Amino acid sequence: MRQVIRPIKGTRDFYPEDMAIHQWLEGAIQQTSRSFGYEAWDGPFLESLELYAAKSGEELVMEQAFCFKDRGGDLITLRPELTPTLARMVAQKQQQLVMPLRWYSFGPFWRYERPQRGRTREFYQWNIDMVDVSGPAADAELIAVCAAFFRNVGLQPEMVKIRVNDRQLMNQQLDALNILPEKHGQVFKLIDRKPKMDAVDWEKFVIDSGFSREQSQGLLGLLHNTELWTESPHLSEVLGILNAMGVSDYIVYDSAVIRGLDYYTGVVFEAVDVSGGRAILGGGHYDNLVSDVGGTPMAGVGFAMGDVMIKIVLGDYGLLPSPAVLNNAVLVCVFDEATISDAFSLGSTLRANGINTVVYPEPAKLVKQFKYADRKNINTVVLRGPDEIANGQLTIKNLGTREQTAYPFAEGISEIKKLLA
RNA sequence: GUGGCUGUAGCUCAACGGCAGAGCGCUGCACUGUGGAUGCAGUUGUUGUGGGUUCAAAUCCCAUCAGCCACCCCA
Repeated sequence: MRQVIRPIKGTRDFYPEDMAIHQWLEGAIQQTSRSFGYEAWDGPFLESLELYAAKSGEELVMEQAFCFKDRGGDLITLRPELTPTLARMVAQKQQQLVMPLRWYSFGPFWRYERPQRGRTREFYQWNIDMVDVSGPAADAELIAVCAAFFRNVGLQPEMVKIRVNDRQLMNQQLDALNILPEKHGQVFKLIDRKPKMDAVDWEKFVIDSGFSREQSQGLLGLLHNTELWTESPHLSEVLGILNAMGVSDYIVYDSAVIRGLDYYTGVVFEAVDVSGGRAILGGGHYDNLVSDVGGTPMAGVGFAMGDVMIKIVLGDYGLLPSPAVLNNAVLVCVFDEATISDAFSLGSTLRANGINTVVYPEPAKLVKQFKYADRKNINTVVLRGPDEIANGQLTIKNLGTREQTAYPFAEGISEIKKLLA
């Protein structure tokens, strides 16, 4: 094997067929976001380390951020997440922005993690937030956006579920178990870990962490209670609105959903692949978006979805579009040196008529040019060789049906337009 | 950061101390103005990299790099 300089670990090359899929995904994200009135925005890919030190967890900043000194000696970070940037940009214009904000973004992020399936060091993420709202309808809308996206890309409710919970509800329930508020964070971590342990080990783990057997049993009871949501008026209303929006097929109440992030304070949710996969996206309600970067506290709700896992899930369900990169184009064949300028002239004419046109770049055997069209998923071939030039004609061949017809030049142009319409 | 599995032709893999192979693909021809099918012919290698053991290493050992899997973490 030849020696080729390796790409950076954890990065991906986007060849045209990968890019076609990537752009298709981005299109679905844009369409879904806009259909709910969300506006596109973005921030810089480079931010100061300080911005993340203000809020994000220790591990994220200290171990997972790509961090380096610029030439002036300042600590710079390739953004590992978008929320601090959102907070910064909202705080900067807090008085001028029209609230509530509905903003979405799709762009690259970097985390220095060990790559594995569904996780790379450079990835794209869809972030979408509604800011300066705190009612159940806002929580419901963001969850409905997830469901609408799944519907748009063909993921059915049997394939993916959105698991929903409310941290406030859980806090109340933990209070009722006489678990002190300062211990709640620790309990949430225990709950997060439960799916990865068997029941006996988990109970031992809970007790070893300083909780009583009664509290451990109480926690188990909570985690198995699928009707716990009825105790929360807020969550009941969220689920009611989701029902009214016609997306409850996708929704499951699950008291084990907590989300690792400290800044979620209310409703939390995550979408999972039913056939045993990882989380596809996660989000929730937060109460103080901007106070850490110097603004006045502002509530909101949002979620983030990485491109890597969703592409895997879509691929597993056969829902990715076929990689027909140029399939909406025609190919103009080139016969010989004498007529090559006729071919390129025809190309210009076709483009002037709004037709994506590929002109073969040199004279070659037609066999070769037809094979090229096949492999490029081009279904229509236009021939203007010596015979057609002499007769003022165009020959159009449909590669799918093998049918071929010669038309007078102008009529041929409009025929091609019709074919691609 | 910790542990495990795997690196052989463009791709998928075989060979598991003794001549590095198959299928698919690709190129050409049958077919010099007509593609996918078919037939025939041809093509492909520092066995990831570096070292060690051995008469002999793709094969065994060590290191390293990369990919995958689990842990960790999931903003």
